[in-house]
Amino acid sequence: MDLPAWEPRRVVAMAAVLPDGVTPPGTRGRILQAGLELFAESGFAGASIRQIARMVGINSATLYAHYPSKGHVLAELVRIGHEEMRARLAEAADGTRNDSAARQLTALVRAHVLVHTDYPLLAVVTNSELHALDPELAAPSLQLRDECRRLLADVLERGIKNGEFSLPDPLLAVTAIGGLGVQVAHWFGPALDRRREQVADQYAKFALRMVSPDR
Amino acid sequence: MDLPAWEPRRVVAMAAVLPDGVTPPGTRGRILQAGLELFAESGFAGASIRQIARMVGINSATLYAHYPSKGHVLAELVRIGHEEMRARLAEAADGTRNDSAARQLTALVRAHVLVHTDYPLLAVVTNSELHALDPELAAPSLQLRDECRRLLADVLERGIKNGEFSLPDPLLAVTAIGGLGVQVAHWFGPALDRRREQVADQYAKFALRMVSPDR
Amino acid sequence: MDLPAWEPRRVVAMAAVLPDGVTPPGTRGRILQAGLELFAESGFAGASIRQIARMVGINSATLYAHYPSKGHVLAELVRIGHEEMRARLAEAADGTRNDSAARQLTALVRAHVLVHTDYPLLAVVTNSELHALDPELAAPSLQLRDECRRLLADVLERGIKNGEFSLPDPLLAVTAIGGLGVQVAHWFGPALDRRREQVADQYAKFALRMVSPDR
Amino acid sequence: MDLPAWEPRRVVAMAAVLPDGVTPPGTRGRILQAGLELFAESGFAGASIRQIARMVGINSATLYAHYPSKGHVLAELVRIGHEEMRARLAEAADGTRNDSAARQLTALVRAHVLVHTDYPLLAVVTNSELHALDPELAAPSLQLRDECRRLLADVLERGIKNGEFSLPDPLLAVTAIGGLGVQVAHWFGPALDRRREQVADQYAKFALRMVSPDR
DNA sequence: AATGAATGAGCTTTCATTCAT
DNA sequence: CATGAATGAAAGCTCATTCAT
Repeated sequence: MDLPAWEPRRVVAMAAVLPDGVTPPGTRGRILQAGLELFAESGFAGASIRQIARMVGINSATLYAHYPSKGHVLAELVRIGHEEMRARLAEAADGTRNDSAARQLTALVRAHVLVHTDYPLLAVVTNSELHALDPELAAPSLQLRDECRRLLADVLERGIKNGEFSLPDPLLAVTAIGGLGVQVAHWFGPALDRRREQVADQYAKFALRMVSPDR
Repeated sequence: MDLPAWEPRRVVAMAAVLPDGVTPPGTRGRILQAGLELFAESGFAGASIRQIARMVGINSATLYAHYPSKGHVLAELVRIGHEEMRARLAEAADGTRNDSAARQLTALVRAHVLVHTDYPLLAVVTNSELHALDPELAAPSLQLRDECRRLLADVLERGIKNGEFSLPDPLLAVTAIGGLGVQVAHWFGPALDRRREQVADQYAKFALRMVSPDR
Repeated sequence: MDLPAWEPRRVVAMAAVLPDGVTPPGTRGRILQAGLELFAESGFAGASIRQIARMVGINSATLYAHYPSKGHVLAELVRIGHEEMRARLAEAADGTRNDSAARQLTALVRAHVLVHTDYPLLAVVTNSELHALDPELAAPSLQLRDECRRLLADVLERGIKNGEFSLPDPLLAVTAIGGLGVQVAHWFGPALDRRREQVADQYAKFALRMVSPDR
Repeated sequence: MDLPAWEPRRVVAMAAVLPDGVTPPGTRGRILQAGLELFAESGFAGASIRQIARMVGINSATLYAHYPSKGHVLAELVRIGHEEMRARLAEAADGTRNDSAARQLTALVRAHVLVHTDYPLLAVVTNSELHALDPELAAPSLQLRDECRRLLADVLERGIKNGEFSLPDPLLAVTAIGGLGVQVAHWFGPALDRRREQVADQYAKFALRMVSPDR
């Protein structure tokens, strides 16, 4: 098996893409995108307000006409990331409300993976930089994050109850399946030569196998 | 299912433990431990040489009598982390050289998980701060990391060849199984009320299910 | 004797009162009052244009539609303060032109004290922030200030000449008596439980005793 | 009477003199002197850490090896100023403990004036910049200040009780006499051509006249 | 091995001010 | 008359690192 060289970078993908409709117009939006790129690459502490401003092409003081602090830029990114995640997971769960737990889990994992392939930089920032936020700035995102975990926990619970799944310790399954997608954001990119659906489908199958009773 | 509250911290565990026999004696070792704790908590960029020195109880200039730069402290931690990882994985692979691929995979995943439960801070630093290292400081660790992935890839390849495993896209299995353990370092701690072996066993079962042919 | 607790604040009084008829109408006047309050409390350098604007309820850029610079706001306040002072002292001196030097000095000191009790914030700004003005902005006020000192010097001179006063070094009396009122602006306020006339009368008596020949 | 031109500067004197034995050795002391000069001239808010550093001839970062913040430099100056004041006043009061109240008041006012002629910059900073200090940094000085006022209040009380003084409202005498010296710091300097004792003697006589019964 | 003093570069943030709208 | 966006300069302070002792 050919293993591609390990990338010491935090994210392999390059494009600082934000979900449709959430990028504010004008300078404010360009600040957000520059923050996304730099926070993803270097972390919150490793990226400076001047770097962001330089990337946007403005004076660093101008940034403060749009965001009250560096932390607020991160907070908005983290919030957007969590909202996209929650929206996609909720839609996946909702669209399969009446299906088998297996189908619903598949939908959830696919959605989870796809949000990481579609917005890898955002996902990395969302997952890895929460610790840098002041508690009051982090609070809204923390709640969204709990809702996401709840969606996964619920489908597992349902599958266990109706016998589709076999899980002696469901909480560990939540952490394991939840962790699957997270890693995707780090390595997914054009170099790996897999389409997004390929990864999503494969990872959904992994998840399904993880929870299914041994034969 | 009761989901414990999500922790915005990077690591839930507290003790800055290093593998036996690798901590240098005296001040040099205490610097390493302080660096471990602070880099794990705040990241390389977010932790300062003065914080490290304060935690050790020395003047920040004294640090330079032991390490030529802040980066070298991180480099040593990252190297130790990778060496422990490689040693444990190699031992697991070696001890099951003549067993089935399933048994060998089980041993590998168990070892992988256990190195994350035993040294969570070290694992977080090892996995998340490589990007902050100068290339020449990172190089030795990058090679160790490739060896670790090779071990996992090899057992998967063997299982596929002899029919134990069924994997249309083995590379994705490497990323998925490899990612399983990584996440453990973030949440494993006394609060979650699972013993290290419980997690290791369960995760090994997950991995095995992931690669096993559907019924 | 009960000494009230010393106030580390620059002015004890709170109301940003300006003399009748000098406050410009509309926003311009509200800027002046906000400047008065903030310059009195924090000094010219310690108060920012944005604080003033916030207190007025306008954008900081709007301020420049009314005053060409921060310094001009201070200059107008300082000018108003000096003009009020000159007007009151001149009126006091004029109204007692034909009285004894003692009566005239009494009138002057009373007026001097009262202008400090009536406009304590203005007095503090007028006395303490002149140094922050550009020379050309300060010039008109400097002249008014000299006229005020002249009035005091003249009455002392007259009293010495006609034997009412006994002062080996009249210049020191000018500084001492002039300084009496200045301090009043800092501590006069409702907390000290003295009416304005009480203070004025008492200070005038002090001044008179200072200049009168020992028995 | 020739009135010298009014000086818009905060202090006429130039030499940044500190009392004997209180200037710390080396850079720390030179920082203190530069702070004294600049805070006296421009106020705390109007003087910058970089100006201080430039005057000392050091990098602005070096300042933080000696003082933890700009406020701490001011706090030390203010404390020194208050301690010198308290020491001189206490010595004056103590040395005349068994004399008449008149003699004791004379000694106090003389001491008060002399501390302002001897350390005019320090006196201005001490008196005018307390408001810029954080409460916890100001607290020690506030207590010293109260002790000073107490010394003056006590002698006035004694003089009133034994009939030497006649003061219907002694509190106003405290403010007036206390204010006498304060102003001296602003204008005392070589230009005014008065020796320190001349001013002290004259002001002491003024104070004595202020409190003595009219003939 | 350890220190205090020092530094140049850089940090986040605020400053007074300008300008097109 | 008022604004939001923008700016260069500067604010207080911290950074990793050096060096003489």
